[in-house]
Amino acid sequence: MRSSNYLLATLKETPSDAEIISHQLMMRAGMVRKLASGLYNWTPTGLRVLRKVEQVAREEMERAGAIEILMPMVQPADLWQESGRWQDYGPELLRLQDRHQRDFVLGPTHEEVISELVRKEVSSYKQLPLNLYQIQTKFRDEIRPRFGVMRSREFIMKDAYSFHTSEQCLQDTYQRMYAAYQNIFNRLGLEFRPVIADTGSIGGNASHEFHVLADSGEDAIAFSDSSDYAANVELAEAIASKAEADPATAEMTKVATPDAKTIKTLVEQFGVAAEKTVKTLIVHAANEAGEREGFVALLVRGDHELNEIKANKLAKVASPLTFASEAEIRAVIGAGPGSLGPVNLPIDMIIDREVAVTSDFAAGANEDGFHWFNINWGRDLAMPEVADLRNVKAGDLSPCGQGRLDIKRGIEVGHIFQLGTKYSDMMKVGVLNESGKHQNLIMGCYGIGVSRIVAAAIEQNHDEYGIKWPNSMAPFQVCILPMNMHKSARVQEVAEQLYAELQGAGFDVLFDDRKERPGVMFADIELIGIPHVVVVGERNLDEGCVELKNRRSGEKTTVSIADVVAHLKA
RNA sequence: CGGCGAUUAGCGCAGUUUGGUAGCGCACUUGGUUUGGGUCCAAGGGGUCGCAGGUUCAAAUCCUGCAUCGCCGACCA
Repeated sequence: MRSSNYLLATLKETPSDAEIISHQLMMRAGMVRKLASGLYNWTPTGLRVLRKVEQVAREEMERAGAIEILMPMVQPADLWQESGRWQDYGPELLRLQDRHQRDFVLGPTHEEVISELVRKEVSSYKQLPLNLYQIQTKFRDEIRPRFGVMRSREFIMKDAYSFHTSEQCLQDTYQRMYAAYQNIFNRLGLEFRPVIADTGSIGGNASHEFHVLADSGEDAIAFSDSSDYAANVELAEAIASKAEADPATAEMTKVATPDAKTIKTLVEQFGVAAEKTVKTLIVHAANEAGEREGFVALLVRGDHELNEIKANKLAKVASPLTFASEAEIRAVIGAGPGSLGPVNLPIDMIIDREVAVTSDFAAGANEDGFHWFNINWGRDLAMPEVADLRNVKAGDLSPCGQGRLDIKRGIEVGHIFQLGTKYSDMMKVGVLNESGKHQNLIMGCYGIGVSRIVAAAIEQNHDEYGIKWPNSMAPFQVCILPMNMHKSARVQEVAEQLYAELQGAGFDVLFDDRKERPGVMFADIELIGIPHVVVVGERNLDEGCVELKNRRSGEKTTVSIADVVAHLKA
């Protein structure tokens, strides 16, 4: 490609709404342009990178035995009604009608469509297992799109769906996909970690997310410092720091705390250690039929945070988790938030595992302006129901039994999931098995955020001059940069010769034939992040040489014109 | 969905307090200059000041409504 025939679209200035580095650099390097909130045009340089990512994903999927298909982005609503997600999905699902007022959705994912396809086309166990994938545009009407293509509304995803008649067969495919994902992210040169993810209400045996490690990541990941254990903080199990509480050392006393409405002021005004405080959160409760009725108290240590996902799964907690209003709290307990505690609490409570092993702790007295100090379970009140309620913290014991947890930020770029029979039961996806009986299929699904990977890779690969693409993702592998070509026939001749030679050798080459000053060209090419630059100038031509510059290492080497291709191939 | 803020040339911004018919830098065009790291000089083109109403002799500027975009929050005891 000659830059005179190309749309470089680089910018000197950073658009004001680009917050994170990948968004800034994608704008400046001329890769994307925003059309509307969460919607982006991919300009030539960006599209080239996107295609490289797709190609790696495609190759590894094929190698792992998956078969490519393409499903429509617009999907009939009746499929979503059949799966129940027409009701369950919420406003993220964009719904629309055609000219006949028939309901459709813009697909945020494709379980329904693939189920419909497979139930029509597959009728015998002999056709299984089957693993079908596509690389396609998805639409999720995000509450708040941000960070450029990192969290956009329209995005490109590689999604695969596998179908099995036995759990063992699903396990095999799942493991193959796990390995394929590792290959894909390794080939793309990303620093990533597979982490244990939610198996949740859908059931199944396993789910893993693949995270690219980056400070700008939206997810927090907990790692053991001495094993392979890694889990999203949303679901990392929090275990108590000790087997049982230390013995009580002081009498429980009621203290007037007129201004202490928060753990922070309690700590500051009364010198109580935050680890010796307990906070009481009131949420709507569920009755035995699962209906919303009354309230339940959740207790976590003052310096800990409630994990809403964990709390939401408790039978006694109404789903979705909703906090009681101050008025509701006053009506039920007779004291305001800030003065709540377990002593004389008129409603059921569930306490975190760590709270259960805390002794001599302070908590509200359920009376405005008073706290009890030195509360001890067993002595002062009976031990209530105990559960894992909190987010893990750096330094906690790892739930795997080895080492302690460290917390890092991650960008979720892949997610693999054992779906089980959720969709095949709802949508009646089945075959006749070996004994001639109908059987619903066991499913797995496997997603990769293709467009998000582009942004994630930049988060990990950039410097003050711009992007430093890994070879596998670069929009061009090599750039020919002629110095003042319009003044030197010799420079032009060599540049043209190298351009033809490198293209012949199978390289993606950008030939920067603009009549620009050298500094402008260097700056643009470094911003775009092309891994190899061939500088053709009068300076080296007398010796029959050109300069090779490596974008990632910064290393410069002078090589003879004849050796350029061999050098770049090495 | 709640709070805050923004909207003036392709991009980044000033001008709004105190109303008087729009400016700067970058980018773009032309000519010259320069040429191995974002040259310099000169001359140009480009804006119904987000939209709709209102006040006024006069509105980018004041008032009302709307739209779009962005940031923060949606764990607080």
